[in-house]
Amino acid sequence: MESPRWLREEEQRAWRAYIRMHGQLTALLNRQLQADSGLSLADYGVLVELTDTPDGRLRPFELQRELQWEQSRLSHHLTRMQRRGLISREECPEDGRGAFVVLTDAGREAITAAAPGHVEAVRSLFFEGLTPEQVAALERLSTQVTARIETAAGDCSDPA
Amino acid sequence: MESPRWLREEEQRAWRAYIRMHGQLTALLNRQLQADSGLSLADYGVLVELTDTPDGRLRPFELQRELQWEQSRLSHHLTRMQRRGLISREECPEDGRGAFVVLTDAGREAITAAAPGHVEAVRSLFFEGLTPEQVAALERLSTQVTARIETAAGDCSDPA
DNA sequence: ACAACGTACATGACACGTCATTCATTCCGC
DNA sequence: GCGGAATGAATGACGTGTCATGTACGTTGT
Repeated sequence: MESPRWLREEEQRAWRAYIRMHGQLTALLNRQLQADSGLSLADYGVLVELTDTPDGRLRPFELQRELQWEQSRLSHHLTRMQRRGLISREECPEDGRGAFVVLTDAGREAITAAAPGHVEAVRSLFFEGLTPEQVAALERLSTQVTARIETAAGDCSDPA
Repeated sequence: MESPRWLREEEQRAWRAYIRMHGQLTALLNRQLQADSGLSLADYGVLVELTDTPDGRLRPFELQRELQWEQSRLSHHLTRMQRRGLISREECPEDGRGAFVVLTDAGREAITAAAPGHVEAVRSLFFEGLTPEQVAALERLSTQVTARIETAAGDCSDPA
């Protein structure tokens, strides 16, 4: 019970700086998006995935895989987006359990209107302050950590 | 209206990787903390700040400054933590508007019990996958972005 | 002294997330 | 083909976050 292996000084600092940065950043991005277009970051993510498909329709489980959201979060969020007219739900002929999420015209208009401002915000708040090397380093770091996390999570639900 | 200056390919990739990483990471950390100690990351943050003061008491606005939370979020969260017995509120003699947030015994026990597991989770999910150079780079990146963000936010609410 | 303004904090309404549970359907071994 | 496991999805309850607003107290200028 002696030393529970605290973080080293630099790790502490990095961790706190990171948490702080992320909090501020997403808070601002969310506010900008909300104010300019009435969408949340979550809405935006869903709409982007739908827009990226040729016919603007996806099965919920595909959306889930892309967004890495909890199933119930997605379901609830789709319900809310449906209520706002951004998407609609359709039955899935080839799988009786399944469904389709379909981008509505209003949804397409919303993301089309929102995207330039949001991208500009991401750029100006985030990327313009970074060198290309930092951007590359961030991608590497994120990918590494994600891989590590996913094996850890896998081990947990599917042990030897 | 021609090109709304999209992100470059590498920026896109970095951004998506980053968002994904953060989502997974905080989801896991939250679950671990919740499962092992009944605390959320938010609770943990508040309790850490209180523990860091000699007498375990802070004014809400000080907490707010440290955590960089919205005022109402803090207020609501304190109400909930109070209901769970983790903190208590006291009146502030030298400022009739003010209050004190005080760490209770239960609160101190909770964070003491939670800390080793949480730190270990942060280490194993995050830092053990990174080199010291990456940690240093992350701190630099985060600090840069935070500084950029804060000047941007400042300009917005306090223009020339 | 007191009006005007700013600061510290709380609250109500409502959107968002998570967990546990439920339900229907499909898949798979026998 | 049938019983059981797995899969795709929805839902209710409850904790969390945000916005707008309210309220009480302090500060400052005249």
